[in-house]
Amino acid sequence: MNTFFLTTPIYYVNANPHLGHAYSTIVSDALVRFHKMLGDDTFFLTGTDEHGDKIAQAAEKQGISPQRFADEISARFQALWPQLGIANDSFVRTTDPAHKQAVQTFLQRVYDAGDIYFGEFGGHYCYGCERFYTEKELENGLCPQHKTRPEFISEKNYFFKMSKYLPWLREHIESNENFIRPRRYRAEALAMLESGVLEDLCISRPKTRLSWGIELPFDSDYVCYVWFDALINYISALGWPDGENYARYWPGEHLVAKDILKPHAVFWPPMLKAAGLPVYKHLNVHGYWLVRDTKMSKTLGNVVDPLDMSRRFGLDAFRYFLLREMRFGEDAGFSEEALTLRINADLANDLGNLFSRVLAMTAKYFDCRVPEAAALTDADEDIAEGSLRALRNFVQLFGNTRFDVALESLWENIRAMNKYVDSQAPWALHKQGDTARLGTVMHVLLTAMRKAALCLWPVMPEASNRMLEQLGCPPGAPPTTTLPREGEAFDGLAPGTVVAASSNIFPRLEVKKENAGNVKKQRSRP
RNA sequence: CGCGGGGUGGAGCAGUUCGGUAGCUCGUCGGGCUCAUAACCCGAAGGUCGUAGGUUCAAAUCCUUCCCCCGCAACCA
Repeated sequence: MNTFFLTTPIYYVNANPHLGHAYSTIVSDALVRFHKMLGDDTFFLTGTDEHGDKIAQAAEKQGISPQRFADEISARFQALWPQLGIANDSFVRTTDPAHKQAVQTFLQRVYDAGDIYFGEFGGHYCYGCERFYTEKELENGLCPQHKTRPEFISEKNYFFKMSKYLPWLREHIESNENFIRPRRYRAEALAMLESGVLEDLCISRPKTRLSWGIELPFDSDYVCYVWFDALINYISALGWPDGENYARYWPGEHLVAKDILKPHAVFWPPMLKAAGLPVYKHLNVHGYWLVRDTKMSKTLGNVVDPLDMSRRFGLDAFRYFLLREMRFGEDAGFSEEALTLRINADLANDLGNLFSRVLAMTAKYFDCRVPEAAALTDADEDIAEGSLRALRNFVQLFGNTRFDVALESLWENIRAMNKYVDSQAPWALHKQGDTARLGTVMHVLLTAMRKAALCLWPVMPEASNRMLEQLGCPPGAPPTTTLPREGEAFDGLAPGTVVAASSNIFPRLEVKKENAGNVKKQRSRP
């Protein structure tokens, strides 16, 4: 049995969850559910990142301890996920004792191997930005942000010999086409490596400057740099070094947004290598949802609340939209108009209406029982073959993170079924009393509908189960069948199975009257 | 010359890796059907594929120039 271990980023608890967090997590959830339907042994991890300057400061502002602050925000993430249909197997927090222990074990191991050294680091430190600048970054010796003169601070710190592993990493990325995907981020990572500006990684912060972190096991005056701490969650949550889950599931794959490409593509593999662990299988990188062509930001007040969308438009429809509308890796625009359009066109008109009309006819002509099929005509074969082709394409594409195309492939068959209903005109066959032919048409339709509903389980678990239920079938998960099995033959619905008399799974949404009015007004003008 | 991505009918996108009839969804216009969620089906209009050159029998696709937009380079999915 194949194993499939997938992680989301662990979210930084300096703000409440928004659409972006929801997207990463929903896509991950869908991918894990998809692998369940391949028959894989899966493990799905998400969590929160809770150390660092920003947290300590935010906590201080509110007059509470960093731990309490982190507890509160982390709890909000944990509360959100079930409401978005997320079925994670574990939730890791970087303040978990087990995680801290794992980080220290990891650090000690790398230290013992001789890949961590103590060195002096001098740089231009801007207090406004809370960071060091290199000579090149300064403008006339001033901080480009604050236009103030930074102070030259010299500080002793611990460094990870990352540069030692960069040639290996470059080789690894070059020879593994899908190690980082989609391709554009692979190119970006290679560009970072080729630019030659990457040096050893400073992995400590003196406690005099920052205390909210994990203490270095070999020097209690320092805490661990947040990224070195955070990345280790991916294995600490599996119980590394001795945990059963670690042995069972690692190496797995990660899914992140483009802003944290560098730590995952450049820092993490050398860290694993230095600790003597296998590197992850894939890094899957996605883009941003833009609102009116700009990035969501608190200051602009255009942050989209995923829970609000889910409540107003329906969880399944929302999940479908996120996977269908965005080409994985690229940026995409988010708007309620686009969401409404997708729901009405794809879910209500195409899929929902198909279920509605076919089930109504099965009820009317066959008393809600799946009829027998006689010999298939060319038109029937087209639907049957199209159904299997769509399913196989779906499996191929979805597993390769091409979610939009995978769904489009499914919809090709769904649209073909609507055309088929029209071309076969079951109502006419009924009038003619051609029961054998009528039964065949309905049988073909119901069988293809079941295949489509099964494919949709990873994306829309609830709706998929309802569709399957209406077709008199067991729900998609825990898998009663697998997608590879379903791709083998056009079957799965036994004649005589009782199906629902009607269906209204995706109701059409009212389009705002204002828009309709405007369109008319414009049209009436010469 | 910091790096990367993008500029395709009214809107949103695919197609560019390995050149060969410009495709999809939405919208618009006309028609059909009546099983269905005023849904579905058929047809039509609408694009010199950012710009200017080049290679080629043939370029959205390859090469070069320029213009515009976005992201990264700093712990915001």
